[in-house]
Amino acid sequence: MPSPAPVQSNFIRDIMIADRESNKYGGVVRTRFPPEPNGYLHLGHAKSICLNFGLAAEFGGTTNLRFDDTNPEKEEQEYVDSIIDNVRWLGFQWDKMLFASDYFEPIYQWAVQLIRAGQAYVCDLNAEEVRQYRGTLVDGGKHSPYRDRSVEENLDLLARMRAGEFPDGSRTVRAKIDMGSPNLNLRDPVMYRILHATHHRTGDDWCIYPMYDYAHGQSDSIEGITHSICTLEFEDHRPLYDWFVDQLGIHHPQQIEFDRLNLTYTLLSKRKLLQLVNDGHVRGWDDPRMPTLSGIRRRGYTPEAMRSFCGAIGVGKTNGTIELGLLEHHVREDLNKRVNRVMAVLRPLKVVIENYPDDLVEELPAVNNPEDESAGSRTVPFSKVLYIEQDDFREVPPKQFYRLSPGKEVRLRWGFFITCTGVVKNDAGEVVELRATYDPATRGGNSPDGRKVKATIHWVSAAHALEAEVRLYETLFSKENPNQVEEGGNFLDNINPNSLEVLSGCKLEPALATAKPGDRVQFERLGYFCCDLDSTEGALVFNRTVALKDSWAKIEKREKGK
RNA sequence: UGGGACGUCGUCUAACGGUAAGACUGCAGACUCUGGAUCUGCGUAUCGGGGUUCGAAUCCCUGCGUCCCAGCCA
Repeated sequence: MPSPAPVQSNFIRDIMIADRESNKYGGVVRTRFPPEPNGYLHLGHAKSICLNFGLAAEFGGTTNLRFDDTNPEKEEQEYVDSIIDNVRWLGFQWDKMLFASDYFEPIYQWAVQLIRAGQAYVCDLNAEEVRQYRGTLVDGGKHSPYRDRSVEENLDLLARMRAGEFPDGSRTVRAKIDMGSPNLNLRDPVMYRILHATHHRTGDDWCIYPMYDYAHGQSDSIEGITHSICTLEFEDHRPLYDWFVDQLGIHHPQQIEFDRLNLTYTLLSKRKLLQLVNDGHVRGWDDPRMPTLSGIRRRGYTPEAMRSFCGAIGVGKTNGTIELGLLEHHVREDLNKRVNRVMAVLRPLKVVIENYPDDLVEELPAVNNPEDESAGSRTVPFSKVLYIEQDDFREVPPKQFYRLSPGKEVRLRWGFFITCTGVVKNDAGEVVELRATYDPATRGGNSPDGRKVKATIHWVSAAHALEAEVRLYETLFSKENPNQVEEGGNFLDNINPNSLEVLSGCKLEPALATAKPGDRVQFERLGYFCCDLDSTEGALVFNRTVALKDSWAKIEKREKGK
């Protein structure tokens, strides 16, 4: 099983090392990844997955995949399926796949035990009353009038709650802790609520469901988890986590909290991602603009890149925000060494080589991946009429532009040197075609007289070109922090209207004829692309995974800014 | 204004009382049949104020700032 590389020290790892040395859990490390199946996994979960699985693997331990499915109103089988698929894709293998709902019976029996011990009671207050009795951040709460019911009455009511005698919201089971605690979680927290809802796994077996706080620690305990890793917002819940397992006298895992991932230009909130999907701002959970694992996968990100990113960002307790550029760096780094190069023209400009024979076609050898000799080579057809990128020609070249312009010579990648001899314009004065001559002696890309050209540009033979649709993506949000909004606004106001640009009529070299959905490739000088699910044999569709670093674009931007 | 946590280059992370380090970004250069990749160089940080100590990012006090908590969500 892969571990996020490079292995970097972090405070949780330090705790595990100390625990191993003190023999705290008999030297064992057992973790769990506990998603709620109420949405798709995203980049933030990837961090948690790499942490939990990576650390356990490093210490020779195991990790369970446990679904935290205690709220039937929000959870669905579709989400369970996607989560299983995503964890596998990331490259991790769990020891056991489990569900909190597997433990509903023991969890119920523990409630009986707590009631018998006088540590829990059935409360008849409704939701609004519970809130009022709870008090505020500054003032303590007051006791529920039902707090001192007899054990017998509590037991009877609990059994009748389970039996379905009471309507939703009419009663709860609460732990009897401390209504005066400055930690609101300890002010007699609700353990069970009545919910006449069909659960995705237990169906209608239950109409009372345990709350997270009452279910999570005990589930960990049952599985013999040693290090229960969760995010910072649960810090205030740890005393409650500890309280339940201590009162019950069962195996006591330790809860450790770390900082959740934040990424610039990105939202990592299941609730908001769900809204983007439901309101149709994206094409679905797996839209390549989404930060979901399904989305980035479709976009062309690799599990290897994700793991190395998660290893690089580190783990701590500070609430920071990672720059998107770091993620992209890891994606490029991985794709650079493993993916084949190919030529594609996204915005075609026709070039006629006037001195090239009308019917001649030459097959020119091209290296597939200069970073990987074993990737071999292929040939690309060259003929009289070609397409080049519109961006690679300027009638009036700006400073430092050394691609094609009238009278200038450039190299066609793996092809010949050509010199632009003329420009054809339409009635609107736009350049629609170029005329050029080629130097037959430069076949393959080198001139025998040793003369140099400043630029090499990509091209596709018109007669042999494959047509394709190419989808270019920008960030889904135009603000670094999508949550930063004007008074009264919301994150939807920050949606980037240019996040998707669909280009049709793109020209690809024939080697791409056999491309299948999921295939990754570099379009030379443009970026890394991934064949999309929507692709069919005759109609190829590619997603831009990430652009190549573009120093010309940087220069151009700087010049314009002057 | 109660409680919990956190403050180290622009960003993220390390240094565990002993020369503040790395990655990303930025800038400059080398090289190049991708203005890609690669390589080299440069730059910027311990939240403020006190203290303890031969010596403090690290320990203590104090101030300031940021985040989380009043779901029958997780």
